[in-house]
Amino acid sequence: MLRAAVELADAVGIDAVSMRRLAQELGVVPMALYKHVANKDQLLDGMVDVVLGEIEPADPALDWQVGVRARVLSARRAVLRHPWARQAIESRTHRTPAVLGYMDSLAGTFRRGGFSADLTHHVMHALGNRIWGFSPELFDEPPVAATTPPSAEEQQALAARFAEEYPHILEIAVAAAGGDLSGVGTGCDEQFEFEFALDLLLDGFDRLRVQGWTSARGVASGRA
Amino acid sequence: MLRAAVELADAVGIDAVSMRRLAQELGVVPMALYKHVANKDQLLDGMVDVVLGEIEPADPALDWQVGVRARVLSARRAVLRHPWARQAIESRTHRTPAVLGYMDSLAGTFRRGGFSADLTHHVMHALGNRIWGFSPELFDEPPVAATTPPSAEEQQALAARFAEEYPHILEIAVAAAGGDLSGVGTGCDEQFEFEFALDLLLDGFDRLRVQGWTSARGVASGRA
DNA sequence: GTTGACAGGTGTACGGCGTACACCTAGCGT
DNA sequence: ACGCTAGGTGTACGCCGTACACCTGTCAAC
Repeated sequence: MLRAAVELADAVGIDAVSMRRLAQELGVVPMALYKHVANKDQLLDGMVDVVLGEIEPADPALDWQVGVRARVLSARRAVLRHPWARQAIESRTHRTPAVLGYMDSLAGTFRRGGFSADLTHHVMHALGNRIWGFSPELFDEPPVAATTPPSAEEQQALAARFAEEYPHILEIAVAAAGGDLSGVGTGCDEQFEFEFALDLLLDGFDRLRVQGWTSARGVASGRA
Repeated sequence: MLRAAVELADAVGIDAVSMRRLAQELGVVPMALYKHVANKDQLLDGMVDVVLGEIEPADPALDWQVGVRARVLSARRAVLRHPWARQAIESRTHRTPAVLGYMDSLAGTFRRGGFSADLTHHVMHALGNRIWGFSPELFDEPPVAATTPPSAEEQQALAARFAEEYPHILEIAVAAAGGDLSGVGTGCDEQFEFEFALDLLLDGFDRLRVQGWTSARGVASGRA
């Protein structure tokens, strides 16, 4: 069913993907879809996960910089294969397992490359903007120790599972909270992250300017 | 009316802004709105322009880096003031005068700072992602010499008007086409732009890594 | 002072949307 | 033989954007 939805979106665009239209495509009555997804939002989440699943896995043998580059470009390729994906990803606020998994593995690449958890945190933010646009809250803390209602034991189990599944994200979150575990879940300082990435770019711009950088335009078809 | 729409969106979110709801808010029948905008898309365009209008004007006395930084942060503030604005901006593909004006003035700041038209082009792309997310086509060439139908004279007049209004954008477009004016309108090499910005970031990351960068977290409340 | 254009508000209607709710049916473990 | 359950059905409600025909007040030109 998700496959059908993705194909339909590829064919007619995301706006034309309605529960009714998708049902028709599947030769089924609209309400039948609700036996598989709770609502349309969940359908979109699923579709996004399909696209994210197309991102090639990390190659741990690669140097961190090459590895990250390859990973991000692979993500870009996946998104470009489905023109509707960018908009869909940006409209989602949920952190599905696919999103968390991708983030965690990317964070792992940085860590193995010698980045501190702290620095990893910030560069992930800076990169986040590049990978899926302007989604500050994307990195906000998942409910590892935030919500109160569920029983303390369930809570523990959930946290443990999270720690096992996404060790790097947890590590980063802890680092971001300054080692103060109780503060985990308060979210990031978005303004800091924004300026961090902005200044990184501006400094890069300046370096290119002083060295008289110019694109290879004109000779051959450009770009190496 | 645009003011009312913006206020409504601020109050109840962009999804709840419907022609009907907005009309009700204005004490008017839904169809009355269509005397002022052609359709809902145009309403959203107008709302985005209102937000863009809140961006503070450039201060030409500032150093380019300080100036760009101030401008981008001002844009961010405007967008943050209207939580719906990010999504709305990203969903628009039109280049309204407000967007073009902002881009042109930003490009001018780079040019005055000693950037070549070529480099300005690329850094604008790199920054574009930061300002309003992942909108590759935002910088695609406006129809300065692209569409065929309108009479050659009208065409000329339009191009002249564009050149006067947005000189820097034009300059950049020409530079991007490699001085070959006939090629203007073919759009940018998005893959190149993407990798350009990505590598700029990765290089910046590496520099921070080797110098053992760490956020000021822990002392005081962080961030200067 | 009449007239006619025009800006802008009105009312009705259509087709599409997401989805709540009640119902049906086939297959299967007991 | 029986009840559970996964999954498909049909109807209905209240939203949405907007096409189309109509009305009303204002004001310039005659």
